[in-house]
Amino acid sequence: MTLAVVLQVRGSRLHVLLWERGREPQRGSWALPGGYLDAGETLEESIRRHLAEKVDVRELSHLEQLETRSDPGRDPRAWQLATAYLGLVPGDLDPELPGDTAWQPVDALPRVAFDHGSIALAGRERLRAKLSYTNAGFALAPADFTLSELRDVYAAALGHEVSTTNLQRVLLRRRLLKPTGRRREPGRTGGRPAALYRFRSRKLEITDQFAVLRPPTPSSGT
Amino acid sequence: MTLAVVLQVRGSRLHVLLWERGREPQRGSWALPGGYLDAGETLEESIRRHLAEKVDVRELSHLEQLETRSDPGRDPRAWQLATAYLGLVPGDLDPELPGDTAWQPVDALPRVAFDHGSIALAGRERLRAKLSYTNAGFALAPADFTLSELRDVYAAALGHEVSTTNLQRVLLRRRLLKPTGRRREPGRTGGRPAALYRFRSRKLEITDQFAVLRPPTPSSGT
DNA sequence: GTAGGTTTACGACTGTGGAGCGAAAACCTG
DNA sequence: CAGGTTTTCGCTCCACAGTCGTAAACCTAC
Repeated sequence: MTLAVVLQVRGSRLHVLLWERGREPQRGSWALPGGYLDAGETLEESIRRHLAEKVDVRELSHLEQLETRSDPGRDPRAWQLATAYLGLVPGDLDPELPGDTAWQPVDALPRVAFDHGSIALAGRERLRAKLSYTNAGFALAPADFTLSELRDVYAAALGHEVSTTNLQRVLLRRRLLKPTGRRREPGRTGGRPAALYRFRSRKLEITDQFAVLRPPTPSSGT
Repeated sequence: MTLAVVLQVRGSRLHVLLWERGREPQRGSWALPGGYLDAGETLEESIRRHLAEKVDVRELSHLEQLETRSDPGRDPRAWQLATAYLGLVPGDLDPELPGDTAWQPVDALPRVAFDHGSIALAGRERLRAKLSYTNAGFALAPADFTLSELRDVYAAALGHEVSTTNLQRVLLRRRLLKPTGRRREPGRTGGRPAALYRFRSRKLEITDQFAVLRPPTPSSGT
C-alpha cells in the first residue's frame, strides 16, 4: 500500500495531513492518507489517487518517495508493505478537507495509528535536510513572498529561528531567489514595505552548496 | 521483490556485484542480485537472504534502503515492484563468488537486464552523496589504511581526483578518523612509511558538516 | 508637521572551514 | 653519501555563513 506525509506550514507551525479512523482497529487514532495499490499502477499514481479523496492533488507543489516499511508488526491485521511519499503544499493554500480529515501540528501529534507517527517524523526529517541543499522552500512558500514571510516558513519547517539576513544572502547567492520588482502594498503593519521575491524555479533542484541554515547562537562547535 | 546494489572499490575503480542471466528473458545480460519476498519477511531480511546466495553477507559493512521502483514496464514478464538496497563491501575483502557472478566496473557496465542499470547508478549517486556528509568511507575502506589508500578509495567512489591533504584535514576535523599510532612497514615502495589510520566508528553516522570534497580545479564558482 | 515606533534593507566585520602549495621528514637505491 | 620517492605538515588564500548596527520607508499620535 501507499501512504503520504503531506506537510504544510500553517501559522508558523509545520502541519501534517491526517484523518481520524472511524473503524477498528485503532478507531479514533489519526492516520496518514493512502491505500492499496491497483494492478498495473505506479506507486506515485496510487498515492495521488488516494490523496485525491482527501485533498485537491493539484495543490501539491512537490511529491517524492520516502521509504518502504516492511516490519511484520506494523499493522496488526496483516503483514503488508507500505511505501511512503512526502508531499508538500504551499502555505497560501487552504484546501477543502473532508470531515474526518485535518491538519495536525507535527510537533504535537494526536494519537496516531500504526507506525504512521514515525513515518510522519521521517518525512519532516527529509524536508529539513532538503531545505539545506535544494530549493525545496519553493514548495512550502507562496508564489510571491517577502523575506520575512519566507523566514517564518523556514523557521517553522526547521524548528529553530532563522536569520533573515542570512536567508537572503544564502538563497540569493545560490541564485534560487529572484526579486519581482514589486513590493507588498504598505498600510498593513506600519513598517517599511517589503520587497516581493519568488523562487526562480518551482521544480526541485539540487544546489552544489551544502551549507546549512543553522540555529542562531546556541551551537557553535564541538 | 528486493534487489541490491553491492559496491566495492577494486583496484581504484568502483565495482558493482552482478550475475549473468542464463535464462530468458534477457539471457546473457547482467542483473543485480535479489529475489522474491517471503511471507512475514522484512525487506532487509529478504535482501540479505538472497544476497547470501551470491556473496558472504557477513562481509557487508553497510546496508541501507535505496528506493522502490514500480514502473509497469520495468519487467516485461509481469508488473512487479522492486525495492532496491545499497550494500557496501570493504576494499580488502575478496569474497568467493559463484560462477555466474562477477564484479563489474560501474562506469563501464556490460549489457544490463531490465532497469538494473539505472538502479546501479542510483546506488552510486547515493554513495557519493553520503561520502560528503557521513562517515560512509569506513564501509569501503579496510579497517586500517594509509591516507593514500583512503584517498584512492574516495577518488574511485567519487569519480574525480581527491587531495590527500584536504581529505586528511576534513576527516580529522570531523573526528571521523583516528591515528592508530602504527605505520605501514617500510621496504615496499621506497618512500617514507605512511601512518595507519582507522575510522573512529564503523556504523554510519551523519556529520553536522556538509562540506563536500570537490573535484580539484575545474569548478570554482559562479 | 514633527516625533517616535515598527519593519525592512543593506553594508561591514568576524569566524570557520576547505583548497592549494611547498618545504621538511623518512624511507629507498646506487 | 647523493639522488629519488612518498608521506607529512605548516602556511596562506578565499569562499561563505553568522552577527550586528545603521539607514530607509512606512505608520500613528500629538
